[in-house]
Amino acid sequence: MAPRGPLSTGTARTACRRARPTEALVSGTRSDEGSTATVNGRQNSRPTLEQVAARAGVGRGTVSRVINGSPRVSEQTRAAVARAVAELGYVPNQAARALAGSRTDAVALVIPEAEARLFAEPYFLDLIRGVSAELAEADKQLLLTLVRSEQERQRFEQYLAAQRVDGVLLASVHGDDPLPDRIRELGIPVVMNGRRSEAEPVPYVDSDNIGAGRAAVAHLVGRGRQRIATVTGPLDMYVARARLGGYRAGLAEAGHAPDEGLVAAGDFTEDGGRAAMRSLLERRPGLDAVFAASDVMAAGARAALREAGRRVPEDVALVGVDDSPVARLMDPPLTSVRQPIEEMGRTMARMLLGDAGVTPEDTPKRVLPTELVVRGSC
Amino acid sequence: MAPRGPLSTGTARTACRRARPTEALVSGTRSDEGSTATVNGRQNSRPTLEQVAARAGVGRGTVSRVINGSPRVSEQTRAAVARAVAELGYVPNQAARALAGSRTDAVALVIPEAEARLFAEPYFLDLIRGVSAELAEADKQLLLTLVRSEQERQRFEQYLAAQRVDGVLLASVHGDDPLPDRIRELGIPVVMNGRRSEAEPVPYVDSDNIGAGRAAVAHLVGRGRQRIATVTGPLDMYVARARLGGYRAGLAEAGHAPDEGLVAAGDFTEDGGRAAMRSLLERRPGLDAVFAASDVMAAGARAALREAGRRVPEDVALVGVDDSPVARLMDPPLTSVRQPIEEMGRTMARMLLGDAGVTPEDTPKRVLPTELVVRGSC
DNA sequence: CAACGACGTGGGAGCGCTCCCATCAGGGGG
DNA sequence: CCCCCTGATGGGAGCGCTCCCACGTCGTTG
Repeated sequence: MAPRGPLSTGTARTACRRARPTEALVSGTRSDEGSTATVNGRQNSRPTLEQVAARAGVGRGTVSRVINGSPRVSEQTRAAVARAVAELGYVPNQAARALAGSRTDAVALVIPEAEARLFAEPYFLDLIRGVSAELAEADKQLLLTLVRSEQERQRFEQYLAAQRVDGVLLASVHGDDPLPDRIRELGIPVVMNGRRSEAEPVPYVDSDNIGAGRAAVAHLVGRGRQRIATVTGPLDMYVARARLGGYRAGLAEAGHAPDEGLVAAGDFTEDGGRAAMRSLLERRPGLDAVFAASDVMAAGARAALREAGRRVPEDVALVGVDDSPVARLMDPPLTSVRQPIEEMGRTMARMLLGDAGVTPEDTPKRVLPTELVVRGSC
Repeated sequence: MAPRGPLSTGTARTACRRARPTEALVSGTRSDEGSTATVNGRQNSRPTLEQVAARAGVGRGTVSRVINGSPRVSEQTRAAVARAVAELGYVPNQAARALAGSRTDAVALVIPEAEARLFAEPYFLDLIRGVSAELAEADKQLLLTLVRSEQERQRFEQYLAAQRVDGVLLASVHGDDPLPDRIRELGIPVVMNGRRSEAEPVPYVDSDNIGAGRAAVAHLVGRGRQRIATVTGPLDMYVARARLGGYRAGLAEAGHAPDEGLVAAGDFTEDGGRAAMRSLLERRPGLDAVFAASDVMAAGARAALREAGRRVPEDVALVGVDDSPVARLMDPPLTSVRQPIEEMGRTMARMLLGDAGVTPEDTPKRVLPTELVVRGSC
């Protein structure tokens, strides 16, 4: 199958193309004689490298070198070119650069649509913010790709093949997702947000989810809680397993005996949190604290607690993860483990851009610390 | 001044470029002899139009026509080309297309960073979702640009000049923003989300903010509320003025006398909402309902009401705007006016792509309806 | 039955860059 | 005093595509 879009764009094209300025004036005449540049009223019809070269009295190669910051240009020449560039308002044509240099100065950020709904909403916005900031500094473009179906996912692979991006950032990858490996096979640098398993072969940036669980439990233990339950995320995601692992580690370190009855699986949704909480209350009515693996689930849990007549924090203490706006707005405000989301985004971008040698042998990983934000819920 | 990026990228470049597959094998040999294509192990080194043409036994032009869905190709030839495309796994090189066709198949979505923080957080994600969905259908790429400073804004204008995008979507534009006009001057199609004033000269998609205010007030009046106050957004934004206008219209229609003491200015933040609410309570202690121009401000107002000992909804009824997750999580859940955010995004994209003739003369506008979502807060 | 559109088709001419080789000055060593 | 090396520079050769003109081939007309 050929890609769908291109095949169907055809006919209407001509009508849509931005008309060249010259066409309007010289209509009928082919506009490719000598000096299209200096001719009549400036504006529009962007100057080319060649024109800059002519104006500066140098060759194309030299202008290119200046534009690209090559050191092998005399200071004097550089200045002359810079002036010409300024005078003409020259901006290099990106398409031409990409074609000639096989490099696009663009990076794709891929977000599975389904996740975007589940996750504490601001998560991706924060991530985007971090990525965007770092890319902007490096003068790279951010191509955002929301993937909402298998079909779109395949189309995305087409884009990769079409060499539209220099690298890919992958958010929220599930344990069985082959995409990261596929991208690497295409020879395109990748960095993921989070990982698929403990031993992730693809470069990634993650937050210390184990530490998050541990910190939450330690805090609850410190407040004298004895029967600490947890609402987990979907256990096919490493992030959920890690937080659960942290919870268990925290309990062990505090000398609490493990009790699987205190563990209920959620799915990162409010409803999931509510359901899990109900089941926990049924199984272990005596629980006095809950670590929810996300703020949204904590909100659901909170609702379930309220409907069961339990007070927060008097009867049951509650801790979430994400430190999202929801946490602040809850009543009482929710204690939560903050992840440095924006910083993760920045780090991902930096890894992608900077660590040039991102090859299969050395897999850069980075795990950023989390931080407990204490509020009224415990 | 020459653009910063290009001028400073120089030296490091070579190291970062993706190595061509051949280099690894034939290292030392120039890799540009005749048939790079059919040579050794397939994979990588994407096939070109020319190779597809050869394989299908037709000319380049014909393949191009097939790829672009031109009707002037015989069914038989089309099939032959399609087969060759499939066999070779051909994907057109985007850079080449852009260069030759001066058309990029990419659209920029510009979001002022400052706003991204203020607005009910999910707003932009929803917007992005809509835009993304529609663009994906048209096989266009979404270039997300968060603009966080004057400098970045200028850099963005450079990108426009570099012809990186076929069109621009602008979110959350303030009343005095010259950017939309600037972009039009560059001859690039633009569609804004929201408008800068009642008579907006640039194409836009907005939601019915006046209707939103009116609906909220009508609902409160219907519930028997007599002294209905409002917390507005920043009045330099049309959206805030429109909602205020709707509030006034609603009161007038219900035969209530206007009372400026019942109007307090917020700024779309929680703190702003809280402060405004406090001032309202001070000025008009007898108020029995509040229309907050955003859910986040409603949350702030709710806090202020609680600290003043007023119950919601018994003493004071509360209505917000956005129908964000916050609304659902509040206690009691907040009645709110929903805007079709995702639909706005879709509409914007459609306008940009479809309405080819977006010229100064005909300014397409679209105002989408809002909808009151009744919950416990009134 | 010749002339003439219409339809398919091939392929030249760029699009505006980057690469890289050839070239040209100078300057120091043999 | 000549040669070779280094640093700067010019410009040819593409990158892979779209446009568009020119060229058959038929099926129709007068």
